[in-house]
This record gives sequence, C-alpha cells and structure tokens, in this order.
Amino acid sequence: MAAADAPNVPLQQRALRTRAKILDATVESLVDDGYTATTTARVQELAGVSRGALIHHFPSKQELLMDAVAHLAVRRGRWFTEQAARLESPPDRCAAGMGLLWSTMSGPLFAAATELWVAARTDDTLRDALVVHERRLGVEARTVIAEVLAEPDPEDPTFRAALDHALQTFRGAALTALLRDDARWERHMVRVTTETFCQMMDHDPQRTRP
Amino acid sequence: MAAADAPNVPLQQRALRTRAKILDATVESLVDDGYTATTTARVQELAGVSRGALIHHFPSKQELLMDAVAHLAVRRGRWFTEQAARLESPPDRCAAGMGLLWSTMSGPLFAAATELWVAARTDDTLRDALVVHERRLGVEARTVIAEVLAEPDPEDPTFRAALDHALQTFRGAALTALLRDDARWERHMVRVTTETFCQMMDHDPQRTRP
DNA sequence: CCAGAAACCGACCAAGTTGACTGTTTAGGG
DNA sequence: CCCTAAACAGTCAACTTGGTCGGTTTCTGG
Repeated sequence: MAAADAPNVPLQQRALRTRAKILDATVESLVDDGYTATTTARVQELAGVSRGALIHHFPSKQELLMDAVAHLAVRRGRWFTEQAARLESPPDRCAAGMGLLWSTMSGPLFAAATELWVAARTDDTLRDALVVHERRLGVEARTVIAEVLAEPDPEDPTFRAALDHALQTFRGAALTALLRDDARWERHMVRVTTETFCQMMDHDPQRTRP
Repeated sequence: MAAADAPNVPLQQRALRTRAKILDATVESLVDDGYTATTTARVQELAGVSRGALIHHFPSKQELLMDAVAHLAVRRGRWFTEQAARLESPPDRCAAGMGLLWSTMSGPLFAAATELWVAARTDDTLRDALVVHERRLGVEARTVIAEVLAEPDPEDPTFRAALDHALQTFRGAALTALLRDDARWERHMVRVTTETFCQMMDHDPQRTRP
C-alpha cells in the first residue's frame, strides 16, 4: 500500500512508453478526427492498446484529456525551440522571428490545440488546464523570440505589445487557414504582419539588425 | 402527390415558426453547450418541440446543422447591418469601422460560428456549407465597412489588404477572448488594430475623415 | 526463487444518442 | 362540410460511448 502512495516509485519503462503512445494517439485523433470524434475507442485503436491498458493509465476520459493537454503543450514547446535552434544568424532577425512564430501556428499541433481550445470554452476543467499551459507557452515563445530578435528584455512593454498583436493576427490567420488552403495568401499575410511588427517595435525595421 | 413535389407550395406560418424555433435553439445550444453537447435531444428541449416535429423538419442531424449554418449566417449578417445602421456621421470613421468589425466577433454568435468552424475542419459537408456562407458574409462586411469609411471602391486592393489584416487580428483576438475575459485588453487591442489599419490605408489616419 | 505489485487484457454493462415508426391534430381547397 | 396532406406527438430499436470488473502476464525487491 505504501508503494501505491509513494510518489517516488519510478514508472516502468514499458508503462512510460504505453502512456506516451496513448497520449500521442490522443493528439493524433484530435488532429485527424476532431474533438467530437476523439473517443476512447478511437484512441485505443490508434495507440494499439487494449481497453484495459487505456483505463489503467487514464481512469477516465477527463483525465486522458487533461494529460493530453499537458502532453500537447510539451510537444508544442519542444517543437518551437527546435525550430528556433535551426536559426543561425538570420539576415533579417525580424522576419526570422515572425516566421518562427508563424511556424508554431501552421502545423498540425495547432489544429489539435484549437480543438481543445474551443472545447474548453464550455468545459471549465479543460479550460483551467489549458490556460495554464498556454500561458507558459506564451512566456516561452516570448523569451525565444526576444533572443532571436536580440531584444535584451523579453518583458519590454513595446516588445510585448507588438508581439501580442502579431500573435493575435497569426492566431486568426491560422484559424482561417484551418478551412482555407492558400499558401500564397499565407505568405503574404506573414509578410504584412512582419512589416507591421517591425514598425511597431520602433518605427524602424532595421533596428534589430546587427 | 403533386403538392409534395411542387416547389411553390408556401410553408404554413406555423411551420415557419417551428423551423425558426428549432434553428434558434440549435444556435443557442452551440453557444451554451458547444458543438459536442449539441444533441438533437438538447435542441428539441430548448426549442420546446417534440421529436416528431424536429424530425419532420430536419430528417437528420446533418441537415439540421446545414440549415443552422445558413441560419446563423443570416443572423450574423442581419446583426452586422443593424449595428452599422446605428452609426450616424461618426467623428472618426476609421475607428467606427474597426469597432463595427470587432463587434461582429465579440458576440455570442461568433462563438457559435467558431464551434461550427472548428467542427467543419474534420467534416467535409459542413466545411463546404460553411465556406460559402463565410465568403458571403465577408463580402457583405467589406461593403458595409467601405461605406462607413467613405471608401468609394470596396474592392480596392489596399483597402482589401488592410481590412483582411484587421479581420485576421480580430479573429485571433476573438478566439483568445473565448477563454480570456479581459475587457481592457480587448479595448487596447482594438485601438492598436485601428491604428495599424489606418496606417495601412495610406499612411495617414486622417485620410478618411471629413 | 518467489511473493506481491504494477501493467495489461478483453468481455460486459449502463447511459445516451440517433433516427425510424405509428398515431394524432391542424389547415385549406373543393 | 369533408377530405387530403402537412404538421406534430411520442415510443422504440439499433448503435455508440465511457466505464467496470475479474482475470492474466510481466516485472522487481528480498
């Protein structure tokens, strides 16, 4: 009985893999099937696990979704920093930063996050879990982008305001892009948003360049 | 038998009211309960109609949702033009136009539209129906706002680009606002977006003023 | 080696959802 | 007034979904 309550008992390697498989399958179902069609049966099918295994790790669907929210946030954060690491001395830091931000919204993970986001509007438990992780992701994004832009202070008001504005624009465009597949429109939108962002920073797009 | 096939048989007044009640109830459920919880039973409860009546008018849930999409588009369009009609010789046409645009995204009808929008990502039938109506709404909004701004040509490229940019920003902010209730942040966002829009129009916020 | 706990399995069950079906009421033309 | 069809009512069966439960396998400490 002590083992059951002890927080330090390390999960077996196999169990960790199973958990990860299930959570990845949940995200995959959110992306491919949408929130409504993300059933426990579908998840277990995608994960290739039995009903018992699924229930063993996630006693209820609610808990599965909670953990999926966290799992998705981790994956999105990791993907974001990985993309950032590829940027090496970009010629135009401003454009690089905006491109980085946009890449976060244009992948399949954003679709999954949006499914959860909209579902969370009418599900308080989900809502609470989501805002926490989104806030953390926001801070992370701000820090990384400040670095890309060679902006010394990630909490500088001007920087925060400009970044927030760009973020909202990208979020709206990403929502639009969920139903509209138009790469040219997207490129143009990124360009305009980048220009606006640079101007907002200090009315001089060249400022952040070396 | 001829009557059944004749397209010109006008629906009875009672039937029209019942249809409207059902469609309004569908929108109400989308707003209050979300897409997942919008069941036929919930709709018939909100509408106060029997199962037979619901089935009589909408043989399947799919058809109900299709008609709800159209119904919602009509209501959104009507609400938009009503709001526009209230604007009488605004002191700042630019701000008035942006305020009008934002008002479209901040009401409950936007929440319903978003539920459908996200659901449509993984439902081709819904998707097709939705994009048609959204496109129509977009044209309508552009026309009305051009009028407010005293912009002679609603299809002017500069105007279209600036409006599209503002629209995406508002859409993203509205999505954010679904989970975040912060009136001050919203006001600030509208102000910044308005300034950006005016600058994009021709680098002179005063242009559209009398 | 072996006891016990964690991990896993799959049949089963209760609740909920959809739409099909039969019967009843109301409207409107002849 | 009457007769037909539309409008409406209420029940029912098929299916889906989430969750339970007893049993089995796989580790791991002693």
